[in-house]
Formats: sequence, structure tokens, C-alpha cells
Amino acid sequence: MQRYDPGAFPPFAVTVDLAVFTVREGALHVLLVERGQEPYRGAWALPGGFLLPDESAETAARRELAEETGLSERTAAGLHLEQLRTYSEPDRDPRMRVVSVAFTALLPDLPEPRGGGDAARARWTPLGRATRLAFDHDRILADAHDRIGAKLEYTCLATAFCPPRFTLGELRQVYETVWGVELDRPNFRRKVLATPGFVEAVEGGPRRTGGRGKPAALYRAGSASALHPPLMRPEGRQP
Amino acid sequence: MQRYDPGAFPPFAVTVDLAVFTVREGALHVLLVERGQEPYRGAWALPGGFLLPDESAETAARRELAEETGLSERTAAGLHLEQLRTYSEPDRDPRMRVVSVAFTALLPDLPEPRGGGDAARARWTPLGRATRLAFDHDRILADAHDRIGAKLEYTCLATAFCPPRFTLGELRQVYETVWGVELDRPNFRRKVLATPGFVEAVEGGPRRTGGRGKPAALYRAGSASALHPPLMRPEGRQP
DNA sequence: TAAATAGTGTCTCTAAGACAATATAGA
DNA sequence: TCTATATTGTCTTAGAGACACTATTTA
Repeated sequence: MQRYDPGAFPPFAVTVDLAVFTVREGALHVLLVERGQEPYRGAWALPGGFLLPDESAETAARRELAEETGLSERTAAGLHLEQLRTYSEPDRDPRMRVVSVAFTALLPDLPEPRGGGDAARARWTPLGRATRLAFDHDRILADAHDRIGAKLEYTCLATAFCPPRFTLGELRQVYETVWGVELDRPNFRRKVLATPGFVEAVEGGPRRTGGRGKPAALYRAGSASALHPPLMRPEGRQP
Repeated sequence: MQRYDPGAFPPFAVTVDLAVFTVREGALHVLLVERGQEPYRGAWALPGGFLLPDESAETAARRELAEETGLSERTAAGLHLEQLRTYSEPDRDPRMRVVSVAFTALLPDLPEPRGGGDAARARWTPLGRATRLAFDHDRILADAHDRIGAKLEYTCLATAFCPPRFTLGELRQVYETVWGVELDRPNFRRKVLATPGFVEAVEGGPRRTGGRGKPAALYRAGSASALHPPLMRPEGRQP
């Protein structure tokens, strides 16, 4: 920022890439698009695109998210979106310098992406099959997965995976799916309810979680954002 | 990343900004440089600069860190450097679109930056007096401070603030300085020593921490990077 | 001596983990 | 009936917080 010589700086293209996750049928899914042009034509990639001249990366990410999922921009404006990190290796795009700001977004289980334009090529893909992606998107996706796993430990973010009203069973399944572990039901319940502002009880009738079993009480996301103390995943470490 | 039209993308300048912290005399200090050109001529700013055509942001950050501190690139290569986030508001630079990838670095207490070039304008500044910085650097600095405070809780990063051999008193002062709290000495000691790989005892003679008092045993950083369970700061929350 | 820091030991309380037992649904 | 889920409750244990006490240095 010191040597200031307008016009003499090396020009870069700046893009955003989105790692958009959801939990469906007990498996973590990520939103992928099929590339229509070279390079990597026909390969799957994270959705994203170039920043417009007067957009911040956050604004561009929210716009791309709305375009790719078919959500209204108004709905997309309320979704949880968070910067992951920026990828800037000189060779990450075969034909020019492209610096990409990556974001993660967590969505409740939504219908298959509809709508015109880019969304037509978008699909929810189980994380295990989201491999051999274009560019360095395998790496971005792995980083995003690590990040959300870690964030579930010390934030209330898991509720972003749930519909507006959810059962504690559904919330627990979010943790189990993202972490790939089984959690003790009674202990999970105790921990969640003992954390002020994590969830709030909702009147309305109870609902079944898995088809069978006793119907469960409904909750909505609370006002807290951090978890103190954290809800640590079992087995200590994971790096 | 989808609509690919080489040459038709909006061009951006890409820079790195560095929030370099150290603990001296019981206070958190940050490395600042005085700007020599417009805009913000004469104002203090975080060190940083443009990416060279074949550099990643990480490489550029390490190069700038070496230039600004006067450290050899070889020494700088071993220092802890971590991406904070990317700042891309359209109006963050008054004359053109500049996207900046911000990094944090943690250094042990070093002599005043020496060496030629940019380092001549660099100074360690107590965090409380690092205000009214150029561009959006107040915001970046605040984000960086938040981040390192949080990272001390669940990583072994505090040792990056210490010299190669340090006492537990020095390590505790790092926590107390960054968090702005007092920690119980015996409990801190118990926690650190009970975490495998956090620190390792070193033979050598004991050393005084604060001038007075019983000399303390020396330790060096261990091989662990994460802290399980975390070393939470008192009073629960801080946002 | 007093003051400051290092280090040991102890007690309490919270919270996590394990797990038994009961309740209510569908197949 | 059996099975699956929800919900309540109990017991044990690890770990954090508070704090007393001793040890060793400088002023």
C-alpha cells in the first residue's frame, strides 16, 4: 500500500467462489455447477463469478448465491455467508492471474436449484462425490469443510442448516453429519438447552424427526451467536 | 468463475496488508509505517504492498514482512503468518479498486525495525495509540486483534510471541496482554503443562521473568498446534 | 526485612460422558 | 409385538477456578 503508482500495478481478475452446504438425507451436500466453457469444460466446480466494478466480494457472493440457487436476492440477503479465505496462487487459473475470495454458506435443505440461467446447471452433490473439481476447488472445498466443522464447536451456526422450526433431533443430525460421528442424545439435549440463546422453544404441535418414534418439540434459532463453553466434538482432535 | 471472457473482466489492484503484533513491556504493539505519498500522506498505516505478477498473497506478505522489519527473508520464512480476511469495499481506496488480502503475524519482542528502504519508516506502536490509520486499516487492525485473541484460546499460538526459550511467566503475560485480563498463575501453569506438546522443558539455567522473584525454568514451543480442550479466557464471552 | 515471582498442593463446583429408564410414535 | 425416537434422570470423572502455602530471588 506504500509504493503508489497508479496504472503501474499488475492487473488481476478477482472472483468469488462459494462453498454452499446443506444437509439432506443424513449426508452433507455441496452445491456444484457444471462448467460450460474451457478451461475445465464439463468439469464440476464451485459456483462463483467475477466481481462487478462496484461490488464488494460479499455483495458479489450474495448475488451469485441468489443466481445459482434461484433464491430471491431478498431471501439470499438473510442467509449466513462467511469469508473462508482468499486463493491467489499464480497458477491456479491456466490463462491469467485470478485471485478468488472464497465464501461458505449454510442452507437448510432446499428443493433442487430451479430458475433460469446459471441455476439450471447447479446440482446438490454429496460431499463424498464432490471430487476432481475444476481449478483448485478441491482444496477450497476441503478448507470449507474443515472450517464449518470447527465453527460448529464454538458457534450456534448449526441452526443455519435447519428450517425455521426444527427439532433437537434435526439439530443433532447436523452435528453428526458434518462431524461424521454419533452424539449421545440426552447429553446433546442437555448441552443445547443449557446454553442461553442457542434455541428457543416454540409453541405449535410436536413433529416427528425420522418418520418413526415419539414426536419432538419444536425450536427456533435463538439470539446467541457464540457458544460458551464450546460444544466440542468427541475424540479430542481432528486436524 | 463461469462466464469466462478473457480481457473483458474488470481489472483490480491486489495488495496485502499486515497486522504484525508483538508484546513489549506488558503491552500489545503493532507495526505501523508512515505513508510518504497521497492519499493519506503522513498518516500511519499497516505495512503492505502490491502483489508482484508471479506472487501469491502469502509470498507477497512474507516478502513485505521481511522488508518492513529488516529481518532476513530466511528468518521471515519461519515466522507465523496467517490470512485474516480480504477487504474489497469499492470505496476503500479513493482512487481505484484495490482488493487487499490481510494477514496477521506474531513476533517475539524484537529491536526497533532497522535496515534500509521501507523499514526506515516502520515503528512499533502500542495498540491503544494505533488509531486513525489510513484507508480501512482501523477496521483491519480491530479484526486482527479479535482474531488473535480468539486463536489464543484454542491454539498454541501464544508461543509465537515468545523468544525461542521462555518462562511460563512470559507465556502467561502474552495471554494477559492480548486478552487484557489477569490469569491465576498456578492454574495457568497446570493447564499449560497438562497439554501435551504445548511446551517442552529445556535444560539450561533458570531465568528471571520480571527482574525480581525466583528464577523460572525455561521452556520452548512444543510440537502441538491445537489446544484440546481450549484455554478459555475468563468472563465467558467478549464480542 | 519486604516485595515479587515461581512452584506445589488442595478443595470445590461445573460440565461432560456414560448410560439406565420411561414415553410415544410407526411398522 | 418390536423398533425407533424423545425425554428425564443419575452417576462418575475431568477439568477449571479459587486460594493457601512454600521457595527463591532483588531491593
